[in-house]
Amino acid sequence: MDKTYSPRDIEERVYRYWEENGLFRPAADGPPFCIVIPPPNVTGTLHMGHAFQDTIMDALTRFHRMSGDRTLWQPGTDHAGIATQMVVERQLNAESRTRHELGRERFNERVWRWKEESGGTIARQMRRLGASVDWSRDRFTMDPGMSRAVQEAFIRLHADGLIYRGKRLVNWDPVLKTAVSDLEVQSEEEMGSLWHIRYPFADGKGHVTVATTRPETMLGDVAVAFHPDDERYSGLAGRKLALPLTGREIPLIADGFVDPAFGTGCVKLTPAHDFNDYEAGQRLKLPLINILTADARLNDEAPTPYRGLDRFEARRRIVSDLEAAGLLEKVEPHRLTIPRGDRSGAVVEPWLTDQWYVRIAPLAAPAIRAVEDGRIRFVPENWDKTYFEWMRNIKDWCISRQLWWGHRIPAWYGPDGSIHVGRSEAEVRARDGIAASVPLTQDEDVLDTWFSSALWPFSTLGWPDETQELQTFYPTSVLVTGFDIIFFWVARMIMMGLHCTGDVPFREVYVHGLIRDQDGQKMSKSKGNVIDPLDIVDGIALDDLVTKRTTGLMQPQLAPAIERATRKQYPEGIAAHGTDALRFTFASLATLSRDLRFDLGRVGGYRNFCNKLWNAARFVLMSTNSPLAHGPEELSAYDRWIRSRLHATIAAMREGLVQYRFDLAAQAVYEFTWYEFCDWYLEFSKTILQSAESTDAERRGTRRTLIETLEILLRLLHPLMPFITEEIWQRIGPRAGKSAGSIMVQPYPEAESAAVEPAIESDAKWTMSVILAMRGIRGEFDIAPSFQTPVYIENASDSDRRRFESTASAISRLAGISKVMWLPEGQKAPQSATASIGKMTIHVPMAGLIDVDAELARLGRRRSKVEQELARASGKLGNENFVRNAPAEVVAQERERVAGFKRELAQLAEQHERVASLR
RNA sequence: GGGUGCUUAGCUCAGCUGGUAGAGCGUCGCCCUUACAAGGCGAAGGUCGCAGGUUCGAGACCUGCAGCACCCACCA
Repeated sequence: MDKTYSPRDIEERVYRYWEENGLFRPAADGPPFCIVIPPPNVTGTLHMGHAFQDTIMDALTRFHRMSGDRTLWQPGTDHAGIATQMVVERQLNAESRTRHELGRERFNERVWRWKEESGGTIARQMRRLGASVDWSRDRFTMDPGMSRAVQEAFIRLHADGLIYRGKRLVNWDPVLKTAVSDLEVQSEEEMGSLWHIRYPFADGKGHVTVATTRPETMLGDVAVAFHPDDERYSGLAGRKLALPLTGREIPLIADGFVDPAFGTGCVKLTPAHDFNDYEAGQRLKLPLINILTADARLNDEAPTPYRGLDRFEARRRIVSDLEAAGLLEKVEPHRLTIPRGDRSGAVVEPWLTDQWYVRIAPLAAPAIRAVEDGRIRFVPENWDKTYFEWMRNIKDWCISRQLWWGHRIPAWYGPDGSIHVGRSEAEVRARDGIAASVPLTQDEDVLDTWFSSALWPFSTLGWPDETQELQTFYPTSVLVTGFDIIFFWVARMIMMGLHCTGDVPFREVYVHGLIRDQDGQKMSKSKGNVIDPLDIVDGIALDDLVTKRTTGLMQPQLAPAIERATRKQYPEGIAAHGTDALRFTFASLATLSRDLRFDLGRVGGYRNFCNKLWNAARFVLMSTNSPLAHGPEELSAYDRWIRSRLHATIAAMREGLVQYRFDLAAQAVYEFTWYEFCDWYLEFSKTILQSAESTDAERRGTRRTLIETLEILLRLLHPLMPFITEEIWQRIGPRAGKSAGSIMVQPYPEAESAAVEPAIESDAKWTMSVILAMRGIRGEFDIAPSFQTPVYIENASDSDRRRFESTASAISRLAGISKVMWLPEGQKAPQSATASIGKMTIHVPMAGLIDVDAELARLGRRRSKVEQELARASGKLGNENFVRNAPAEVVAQERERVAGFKRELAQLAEQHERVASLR
């Protein structure tokens, strides 16, 4: 093995080996385990969120595959309707063309071409992360099979009366010129104005004043309303107002929905441009006057001077015209929530159009039940509250989009306006008896991307056909996703899954947090804080990173600030850390928290961890290199100790994986590897392997333990760090008697409770505390590591002696002891620095070594610490209630502690006196 | 207006059904000791947001308050 761990030399080669050997396909015949990937945008690139999520899914997949389950991680990508269409339109704009010049067919060809060009990127990136997805089953939401599933689902839902077409107000994005669903509207508080406008009575006598945030929509007003109990307006109901700028007469009405406390207590009603007013208008049977075009300009319903004006320009003109006419009473600053399209950022208009809807209540009810009765479990549990909250107030889902890129809606219209839903024009003609002479036109619209995403867990497995895969892997085992798409995706999959297949799409939903930057900020291009996960893997020079962050900005003026911040934060660029270190970081980050701060420093720490493991493996290989004749083996206390610790770690690791506590799993295995295996066991093993006194049987026992422990550890770590474990295992596995092959398909370690030996562990703990005490003294007095010191031991019990003698060579070596002298009772040691382990006291003679003042200071520090502990513990015991009520073992333990503290205080006092006398 | 989280060492976070406050990074000493300087050894650092309550015992449970974050919602 190379002296230095170098991930770049390992990772791509190892992945190729796995893929070429078909190791990602479901193979074992245990119980099925399946995860479907949340499909990323086909033309997108991998970001930190993906990398995090993929790490978790891959860890679960590898864990289950090694456990012998029939394991499938189903990959695929999403056509991402609006997002992808926008990208290609932007490309066209750069060529000074529009999609309308190309026409629908050629535009879609162009999108497909773009998909072919850029579609492989994310798959390549996933390979670099080590994702063990079954690439042979790769799916794309617009594949023929997927499209068939979408069409079939639409037709069935329609047949079941759960899809309908309706004309009503929708959220209209006037930039993208399409309807969007409620979820795609982001409402943000912004500063605006409240205009107070006078509406004169038609008879010219007086006026009422209306307060509005949207003066331009007054052109579509059909009434003004006040609350029936509002005395300011009593008796005015039924009178006519002359709508300013139009002269149109509208009624003044009284209605309970008005809040008299807001504004003037008078509200204008514009049913065609406001959701509230629409509802009121329906109830009061008021007419609808639409004054806007698809791109939010004023249409011909508006008086001539305003026609064709953009809505915001129209607002300015109308306000100034009102002012000129003396009808503008005042303008107040006002905070209000502005709805914007999440893709375009444009202010969304409520606009009257024909759209397709999913009747959602009948789908929501069983979906709520599935979570209530535990057929689907959220992890962490409390996300179900969020789910219920939304599902119980859910509204019909607008699924049609006025786009070109997506699944065309399978509906045809006859000249009489009749609607025919079916698989093809031929089918609907035949079914509905439409003569060839009657022209049919297919609906121009496409479906919301999330409609196809909602079918993903079963469409990828072959639905509507009853395929082998569907039977085996559906319902899938677990969905791994972020909480940001619980409504968009998770809820809709549950509803569609239950309706289309009769069963839940997955049994568990693991909801992870969102990766943010080190300051807790969301990572985004415009903030300039994005890190490409592969730049952490491979490293990137500062200039390249700056270029990456500052090109293609929507707001180029941000570039200098981004450059400055980047240069400040990464003066050296980003070093290469390797995939395994990044993955381990993600695992350790996967707490139950909602916001996960990504700190590059941690990746460095885990790269060091990889290096540690690498070097430990080198040591094990070197130590077991030379041939040793076969023969009996004898396990030392250390061998049994590390084995005991290993099996406790296996249990903790498995527990972490099963509970989705990847952070705890990572921590357990990290601590075992570094602190127990490397820091202690490898050092212990040297005392056996390198001591002339060891027998061959002991050497064989230790060598076996070294190999076996490392081999099991590699398997244990493999789900989190697949590359380095494979690379090392290829060398260690055979030595442990494993036949060749990949670590990927070796069994996952199981904890054997018999291997855990508390007595051995407590012996080892004693040994280590002796060594630690010695090191403490040596560290305190700067005793050179090369200097071996004699020690005197006072008050040793039989068990102390037994323990000491059985580990003497290790203690001597690791604590730097040249000679041990057991003091008979009553005999005092020379002046020395001391440390106590239980009743026993270790003396390190001070002659020439130890500074008197420093030792006194050290004793003083220790004394105050012990005094504090003693005060607390004896306070407890002084409390009768504690003694009476606490469990006996807790009380006994407390008594023992008090005795220990008292003993130590006495030892410290004595020691203090003796050292002080040296002055 | 409803809802959900969060507040523990300088920073980022663990702390399971209440029983001696932990880790990583950072900081400070001493060491190139043949697995590893991407390392070893040692050390410093916390009235667990605040105030009550339950309990023999609270970082954990209950109530209130404060601060922060997020989600949902039609107040013109």
